[in-house]
Amino acid sequence: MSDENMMKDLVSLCKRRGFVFPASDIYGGINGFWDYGPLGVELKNNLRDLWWKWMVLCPPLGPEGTEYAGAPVSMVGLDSSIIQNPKTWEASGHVAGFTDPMVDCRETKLRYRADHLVVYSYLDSTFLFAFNKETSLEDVEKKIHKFAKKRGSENIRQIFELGDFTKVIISDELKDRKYNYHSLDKIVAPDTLEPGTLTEPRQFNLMLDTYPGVIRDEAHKAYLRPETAQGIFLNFKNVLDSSRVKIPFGIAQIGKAFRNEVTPRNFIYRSREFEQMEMEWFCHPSEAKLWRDFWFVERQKFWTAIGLAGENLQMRDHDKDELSHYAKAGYGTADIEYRFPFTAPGFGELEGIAHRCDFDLTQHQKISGQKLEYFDQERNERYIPHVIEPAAGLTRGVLALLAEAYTLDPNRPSGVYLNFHPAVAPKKAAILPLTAKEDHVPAAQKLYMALREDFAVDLDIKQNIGKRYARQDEIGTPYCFTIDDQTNADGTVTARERNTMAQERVSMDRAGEYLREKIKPAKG
RNA sequence: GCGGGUGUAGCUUAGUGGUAAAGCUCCAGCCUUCCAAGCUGGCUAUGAGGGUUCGAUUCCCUUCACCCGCUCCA
Repeated sequence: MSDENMMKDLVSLCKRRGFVFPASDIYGGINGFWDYGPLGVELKNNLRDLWWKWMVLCPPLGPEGTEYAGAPVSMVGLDSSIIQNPKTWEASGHVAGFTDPMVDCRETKLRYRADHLVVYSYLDSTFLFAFNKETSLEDVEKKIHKFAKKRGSENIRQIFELGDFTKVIISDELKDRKYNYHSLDKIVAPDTLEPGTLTEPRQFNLMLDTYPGVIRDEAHKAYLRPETAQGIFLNFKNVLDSSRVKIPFGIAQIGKAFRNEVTPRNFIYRSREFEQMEMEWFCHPSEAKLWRDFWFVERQKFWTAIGLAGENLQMRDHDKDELSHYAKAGYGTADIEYRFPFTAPGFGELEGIAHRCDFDLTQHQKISGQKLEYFDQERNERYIPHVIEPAAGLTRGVLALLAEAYTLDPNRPSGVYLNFHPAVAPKKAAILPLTAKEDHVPAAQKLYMALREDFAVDLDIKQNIGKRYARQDEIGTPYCFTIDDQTNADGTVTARERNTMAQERVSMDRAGEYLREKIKPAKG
């Protein structure tokens, strides 16, 4: 099956079985938003809880061969507000950095950032020429001559730079002159010789905004957080003053984030509302490299342990030119990438491990005026710690788990099953009386009541056993316990394993123990 | 936002300017002592809004959503 078709099938399976629905489906949906159904929320919660366990409840032991080896690293959790004082986002660089006016070319279908374009013209010309700022003067002249030659009559005298695209198009300063907003039809786009192909510049603010309180004006504008990380930086001092942590330590947070994506795409991969699992690791600047490498390895272990093993998982260092504004100076960003069906044969980002340096704390200290330095008693040194940030997409993780689990099997009735690692499977087991007759049902109900105390389990009585196995295969339930005549005789049930369809007899009393053993994530 | 494509039941697909068809799912029942999602029955659809027409799911316009490309990121 092609990857595109596989993705289609996965999306419809998700809807059919209750993993993911289009948000506000009955109104025709809304671009970039998705709802998690009864099974989807179990899957997502499982991934969330496993991350929390790995990072906060049972964090890894410190790196081998260092003073931190042998003891668990220091980690605390946090749940900060989605809406923060808007100064937060000025300090973080999101207000400036996420506001990119864009211009489209109708002719070439290319898109440009308006602030990256500069406009040239020449004496007595009626035409203007937009170029990328990096374009050399030589290339500018070459193109303008080519344009003139094509037009025949144009006589070129003294080419000059008119200014930034945005200024030329919309500034009042130039409004009264012959170049103004209405000159768009006179502008020749960078990659064509045809004038008038550019659209008006459009402002894209990648943050969604809202207005808390009663007054709806600019002064009262606030933003829905575009990342959970800043909430951690805002609480750096609070955590330090309240929880007896000392550097190096981490603060972890899971929560929703919002981005007004230009183009939400690829199911839940890029949506406007999504969930992040982020941890900010605060350390001495001299140990940034050590911890960056440490977390990179630890995070790989996590994804591998819950089932994303093999060649669909890839580790990659960012090239210098794709680094975020905060990561340029440090040891860079490394990605854990997954081969999603829609990126194949390429990969898509699942988690980024970034060295954010002291960018965020420095910024917040500067803008807020609050001291965010740390006094290190052991070193007898005052400094702003450096930050290593493993930032994972929870909802992207859900998609990766779904894609990885999706397995075609023409030899079974369902034709497809979800090969979830038991640790993430939305249902750990189904309890099935072999028949709906009297002597099988009570035992099944008893087992169900016992198991549901500790596990997400299903009790399914209706219809024949083959149908029920097929249904459980399709939602990825790793085990089925079936009650038959022998159960009443010796207290055993059959345990049927999803992938192999093999069965073994297990004492009903041991069913819980059996499950607990099976659903542990692989050792890191 | 731009360009291209798609839109018929919960899902996957037929089909037609004149009563909209099927398989699976789901529900009710039957049959079932381990793969028999086998049997019977039932619910459910032309994305939304306009227009042309005696009559539109079909033709036209607008809009919305999804898919592919540009772009962006967790």
